[in-house]
Amino acid sequence: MYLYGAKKFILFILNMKNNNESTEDINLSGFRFFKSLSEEELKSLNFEKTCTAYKKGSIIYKEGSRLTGFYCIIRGIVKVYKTGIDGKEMIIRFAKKGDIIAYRSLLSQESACTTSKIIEDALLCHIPYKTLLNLIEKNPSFSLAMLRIVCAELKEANEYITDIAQKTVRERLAEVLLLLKDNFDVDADQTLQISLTREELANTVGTATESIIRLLSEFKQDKLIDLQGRKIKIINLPGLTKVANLTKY
Amino acid sequence: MYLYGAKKFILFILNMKNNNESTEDINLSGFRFFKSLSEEELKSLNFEKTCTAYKKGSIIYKEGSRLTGFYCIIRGIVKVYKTGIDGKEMIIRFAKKGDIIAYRSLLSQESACTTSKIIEDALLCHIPYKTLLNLIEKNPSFSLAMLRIVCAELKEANEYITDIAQKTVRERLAEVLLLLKDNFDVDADQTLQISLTREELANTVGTATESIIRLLSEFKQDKLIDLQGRKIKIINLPGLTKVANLTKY
DNA sequence: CGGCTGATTGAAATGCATCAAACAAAGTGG
DNA sequence: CCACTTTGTTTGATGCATTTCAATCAGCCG
Repeated sequence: MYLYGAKKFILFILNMKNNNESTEDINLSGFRFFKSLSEEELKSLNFEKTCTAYKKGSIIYKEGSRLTGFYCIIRGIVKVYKTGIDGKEMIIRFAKKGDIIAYRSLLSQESACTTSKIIEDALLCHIPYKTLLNLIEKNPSFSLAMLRIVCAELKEANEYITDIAQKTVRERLAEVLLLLKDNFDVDADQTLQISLTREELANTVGTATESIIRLLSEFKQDKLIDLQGRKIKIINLPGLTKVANLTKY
Repeated sequence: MYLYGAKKFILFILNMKNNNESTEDINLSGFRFFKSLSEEELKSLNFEKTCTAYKKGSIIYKEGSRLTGFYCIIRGIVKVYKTGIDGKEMIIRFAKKGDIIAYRSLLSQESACTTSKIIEDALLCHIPYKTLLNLIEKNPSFSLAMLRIVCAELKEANEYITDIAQKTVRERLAEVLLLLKDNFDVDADQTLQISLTREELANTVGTATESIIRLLSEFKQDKLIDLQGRKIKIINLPGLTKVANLTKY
């Protein structure tokens, strides 16, 4: 009994370490977000940043919390979501290697209006607000690049508003699967590598978990996808694209 | 017969003038978007801009068109919308005095992904892309202000995604009415001054025109609002707020 | 093993869209 | 100035997609 408690305690400590200790010395120069920076700017950026490894399930920041900087994702996947009516979450985006998160509320100098949670073990760099402001102040190319990133995200948000307002859940699910395929790795046989619970999928599409389950098995019956637990394999891309009823592409 | 035709022709010409000719010499220094500009920057901005009066119904730019600059609204109201499935429009935002439009696609250097149409006679200033780039290049405070504006819009978009995915049409209609009340003038007796067709309201809420009509008359029966044609008067603000089921405020 | 979370299926309830028809208002043309 | 077309509004009836509730089952972990 005593030993058991000790083991738990040690695991707890190890977990703390995994979650919070700075690890690996990452050089941010290779990341697209910082490509307009000078040698000198990169040097001080690399000095001012802090890298942290996070385990799946860890929360990076919560809705309502005050942010001290933004994060650049070195590896892993993060879900960013808002908490709506009676705690139901709405997933706004999935962020992966090279993406930055938390910058929106930071720039607006408001409390975070989303929560970010690790869904695949990740390494994140924290960059202080001051560093960001300094870059905007000194480097117009960086400002422009930053503006373009925010604009790109705004465009996607506007498109998603249109989709969610006008499309059926069926169409939206097909679309989300295609988006996941385009934005995350697929292995040789077109199996999506990102692993989401049905509930997470539902919270991305904006529907009930049961609806996702039913629609996924319909898609399977229609030979559009194959299912192995959480792994989804796209076996009829044109068919799925047709179901998604895309306006563009 | 001849005279009548001539009269029509003259009206046509007058209309053309109203739609397209530069009018009034506006000074942009009073507009919040430009408040971080120096005297000198303002002077050249005022020189490079072009002001144009538009009549209700005029289209400023269309989805897919190439933009040469962005617009600052001096007066009037503009609706910005995307065209979705089989031509159904989804209104993304209403822009009014002091707001800027078309900047998103411009900064991303893409074709416009929305259409903008005048819904209340307006005066707009066109500011060339080059002028914008120059300001971003030379004035970091302006860049930061611009970033904050885009971020604010992104925040609203994310909130709307959550709403539209999780709330009922009834709740969303109430919310939209409250938003219109907060963002546009109301006269002394709480009548919304902005005049929208039922269809436009439907395209804002993301639902069918008939649903809006039914819900509006339910709201009227419930003594939340009063209707006089297109004029909507809010007579029970707390009640309407409750129906909207807001998470914040 | 027992408890927990996630997945699945069924049945019932419902919110909303769609279709159809009638009406009102406003602009057009002779 | 009156008939006519068009556009916007309204109401009713019907159908369906989706939600909700309930129950069961599978997998996982301590």
